[in-house]
Amino acid sequence: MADVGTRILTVEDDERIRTAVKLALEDEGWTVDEAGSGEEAIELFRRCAPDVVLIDIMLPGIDGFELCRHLRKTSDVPIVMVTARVDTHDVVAGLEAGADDYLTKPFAPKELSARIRALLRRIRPMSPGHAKLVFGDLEIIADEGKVLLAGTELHLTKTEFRLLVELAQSPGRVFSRESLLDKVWGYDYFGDGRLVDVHIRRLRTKVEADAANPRHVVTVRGLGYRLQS
Amino acid sequence: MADVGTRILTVEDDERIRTAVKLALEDEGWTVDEAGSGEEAIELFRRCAPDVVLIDIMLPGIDGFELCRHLRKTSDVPIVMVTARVDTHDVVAGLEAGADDYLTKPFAPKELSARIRALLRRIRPMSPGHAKLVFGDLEIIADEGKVLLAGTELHLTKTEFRLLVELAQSPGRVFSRESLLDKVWGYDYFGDGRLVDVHIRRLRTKVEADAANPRHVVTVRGLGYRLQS
DNA sequence: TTGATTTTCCGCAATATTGCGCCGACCTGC
DNA sequence: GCAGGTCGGCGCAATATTGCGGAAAATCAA
Repeated sequence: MADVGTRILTVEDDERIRTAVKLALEDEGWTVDEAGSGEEAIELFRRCAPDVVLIDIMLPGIDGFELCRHLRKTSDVPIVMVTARVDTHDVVAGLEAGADDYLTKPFAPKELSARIRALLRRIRPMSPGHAKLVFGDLEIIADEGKVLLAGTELHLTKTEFRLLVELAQSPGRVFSRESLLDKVWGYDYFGDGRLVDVHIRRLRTKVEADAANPRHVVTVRGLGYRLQS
Repeated sequence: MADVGTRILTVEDDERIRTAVKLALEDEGWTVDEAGSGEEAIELFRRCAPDVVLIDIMLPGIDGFELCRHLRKTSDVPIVMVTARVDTHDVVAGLEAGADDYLTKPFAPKELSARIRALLRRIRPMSPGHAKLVFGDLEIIADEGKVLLAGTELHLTKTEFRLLVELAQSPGRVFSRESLLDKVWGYDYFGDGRLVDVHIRRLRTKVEADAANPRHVVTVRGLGYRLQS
């Protein structure tokens, strides 16, 4: 189970439904906390820091909309609203209050967990496509065009960056000069394979702590280059 | 007016529904592109880089599930599935295929747009509801279209504002001139990438305390521009 | 329509990056 | 050890990219 440790807080005053929901969610391997009122929910939210909150609209005391708005003031936690009311107006109001999803009872437990999974999938890697490639003390953040060596940012040129990213796409694999020319310079580029050497060298002076003894950008004599940790 | 420029691609073969959806979404101020089949959708997706994709499951050729999986291979774009089938199994299958939300027909247009807004709010920092974004001494108030530098309001032109907001959608990420032209000027705009430079420069004179040493709008030579604190 | 604002385009200058030749060092098989 | 091929370091000239000022064109409001 990938999301072991995922905590879900359910806020629902009908104990029968609450138990049914709890069982369904625990089937997914998630940990479930239960609150019977909005006040209790606020207290529990602070204490157990759940990854998802499930809110029923009909609650004693402060209602679901109010609770949702209250949580949104201090948190970006994914919120799913659950209710028996099917009026479109309520759905819109719930989403406007800050909920991420809205289900109407009766709902299938499978649908509930599928929707929660979809939310978690969207949240978990934080920013989408934040592919952070790590090779020992070398970090590559492709989206931001950044490369870090032991935490400090390096200044790479466009070609050096593309070369590094290309090598990093398949770590450990040996790339021939020709394939690197194709990938980095374009398949229609007409030039010498030795050009790759030059840029590998420049890349090494920046990426390697000791350029004379490369630990990341390694040459495989007769074949090409490869990137490793 | 924070999400000016938001593009939504709707994939639906029934022209009547497609038109109704288009009108409802345009009411929200969004730009709508239409595709009648999966193949057309893939082509249009590549060309116009929408912010949200709306997929009907019943399609001629490749079906909605397949289309969803295909898009997910290369993109994190928010996907909403729409269908007449109400079977829980289909909902789960759609969400498993990578969709973020799933609506069953008939649905209220208001609910559709509320759900899309919820999705946008989740993935884009600069959506209505997120009151403001702060980058050091630079504040962007999305809802009101205001930008403050060290507390004083700036007067940005429409293009400058859109450019700044686009950069702010993914703080830290490098945007190429081409992608900025697509997003700010429209994917069908025919013009030079140098145009972006000019507006970046004008933006800097306003947004930066010292335009010669930009701290927020940073150029990444060879790649594009990025926004940071 | 006029006038002001905004957007687009063009060319120049400063700077960073790239491509390439040359040479010496190194590796490998004999 | 030696010969042939491969690789790395250095520096220069060509090229590409970016910033900038200003002029033309388009847009908008009165």
